[in-house]
Amino acid sequence: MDVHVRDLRYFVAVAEELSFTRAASRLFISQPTLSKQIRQLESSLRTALFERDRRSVVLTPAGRALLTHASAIIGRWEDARRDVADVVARQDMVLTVGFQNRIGRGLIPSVTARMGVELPDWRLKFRQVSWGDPSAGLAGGEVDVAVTWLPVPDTGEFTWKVVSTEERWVALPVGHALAGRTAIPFSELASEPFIAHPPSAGALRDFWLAEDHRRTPARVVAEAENPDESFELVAAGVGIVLLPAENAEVSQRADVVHRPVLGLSPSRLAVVWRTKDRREAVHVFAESCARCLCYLPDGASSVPI
Amino acid sequence: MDVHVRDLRYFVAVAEELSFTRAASRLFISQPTLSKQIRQLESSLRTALFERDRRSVVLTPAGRALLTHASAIIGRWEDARRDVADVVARQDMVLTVGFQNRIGRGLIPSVTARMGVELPDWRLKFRQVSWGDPSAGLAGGEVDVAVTWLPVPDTGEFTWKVVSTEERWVALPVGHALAGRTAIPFSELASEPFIAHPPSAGALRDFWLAEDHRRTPARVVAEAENPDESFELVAAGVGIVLLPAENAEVSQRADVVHRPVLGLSPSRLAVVWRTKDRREAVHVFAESCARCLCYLPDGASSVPI
DNA sequence: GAACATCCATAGCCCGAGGCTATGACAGAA
DNA sequence: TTCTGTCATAGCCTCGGGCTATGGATGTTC
Repeated sequence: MDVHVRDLRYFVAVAEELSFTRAASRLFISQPTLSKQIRQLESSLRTALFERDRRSVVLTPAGRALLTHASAIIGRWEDARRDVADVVARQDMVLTVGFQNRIGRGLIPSVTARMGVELPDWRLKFRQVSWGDPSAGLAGGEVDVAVTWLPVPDTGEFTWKVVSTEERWVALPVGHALAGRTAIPFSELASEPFIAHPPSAGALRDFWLAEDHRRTPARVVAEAENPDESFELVAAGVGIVLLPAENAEVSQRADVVHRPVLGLSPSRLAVVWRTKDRREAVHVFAESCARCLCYLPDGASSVPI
Repeated sequence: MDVHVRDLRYFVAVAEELSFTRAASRLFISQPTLSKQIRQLESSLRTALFERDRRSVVLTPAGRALLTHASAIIGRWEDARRDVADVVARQDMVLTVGFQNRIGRGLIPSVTARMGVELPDWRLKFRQVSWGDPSAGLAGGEVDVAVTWLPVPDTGEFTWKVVSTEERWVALPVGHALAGRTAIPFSELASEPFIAHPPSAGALRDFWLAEDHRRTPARVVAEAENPDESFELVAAGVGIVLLPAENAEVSQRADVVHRPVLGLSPSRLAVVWRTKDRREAVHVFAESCARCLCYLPDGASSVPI
């Protein structure tokens, strides 16, 4: 009878890719699952939506009729989510800040102080988001503003200001052959097994695998959703992982050592918000982040939260 | 993340009724189930949608923000279903006819003959629909046209032509005290246990319980989704059931007897379609049904399919 | 032409979501 | 007080939506 919006999203993905396999990997589900769901949608509508003749997948007339409605419904649902989140944030005067690693860098005390002066009725709420979401929770409306590492999806939907630029370091298990060195050229690390962000992280995953600095893709042995998971895997000797310099300093563990990596472009921490979100609080927050970094010299800013 | 359209429908129902209990009974689900689903929707949106303070239920601002989107999404999904069904029917040249009882009355041969002349490329498909759907499958787009007993929901969404007017009879188990009579005044039946349509049938259920001819509501001992279920229950002595005169004639069973009932308004069989559906095939079909009855005298029309 | 790769479908398994009944807590009416 | 009506909670069961493994059909390559 009624449909799950997820299934409409599946349908649109297949209609766009005209391939079950590609659509499935874009949606981060298995191909049989996608086939099953589309079949189920077809049987609930009592008609075929795609013509599959072994080598090609094309929309039927019925599929074409559904496509515009499906996209509209998905879009309307996303509008609904954001409207609801906005109403809540506005009346509660709460700005939800998404972050992936710890934030640190002296941002929090500085920004809260400034927000307290400019918008005394507003409060900040912090929510840790998974590495798997490249928009750090902005796309789904779970957060109003995010402090995250670039790149974020460059679709015009998001706007950002760089807050900090830091060299990339590496986390190694204590017993590792290179753990004794004071700094390590990336060329010596390239063939090591790596811990990666989930595939859904997209360009951000590639950045922390330093794919731009390789000839052949990195050897990924495990995936982690957050820093603690990845440190645990490093300590267990499963693989190694790159991380920003500041995080190396604040995340000290007895079983993991951090070393600078030579020859990599630096990483950039940014404050990000939805381009369409014109609320004053968002801009005050972003401005505060940017300003805070002007006042403090690089060395003095490493205050873990 | 994504939502099921069903849950939006639940939400709209509660928003309209401002009561979980009433909304649940309107939706034909239990109240705890409805409460659970609304709570889940609230938690996925991370905000309350209703303010429940023991005696009253009111929308929160977030709930108000969601309501318009939710209605739009539900409406759009229903449009999608109908558009898809239309595309399929148009290109397949198939008109799907919904029916609840057997149709009979000589309609089928007469109408197929006429359709064959006027629209030779079209074919008819018949689908039995549950008594639980007062629109006989028209609302959900499962059928294009329905042959069903009045009343149908009178919202302007549907248009109909009466095809046959028949007295109401009663089905009794062979051993019943009144089975020996040739005709039975309704007053003698009123206090008997009745088999009813499902509650979702609404006004149609009331009609076949003859609620208009009673002082106190009928004593309902069981519910049935179709004629066979109800005859089975009658034969088992569970209760009795009213039915149209023609059906009494064509549904002969050794363990059930049919008798005319005196003092009830007659029942009316109609051909029904969606008011907005302007397809020629629909009108040819409806016209054929109406005409067929003009040619045949009442007695001669009882040809079971 | 044979071997291989690619793509969609099927089968079988597992877990969680969504349904139910039974029951509890609380407010207003009798 | 007691009864009634309303929403919440708990416990249970079924089915839907996810996965892996595998099969069959069709191009592609050597």
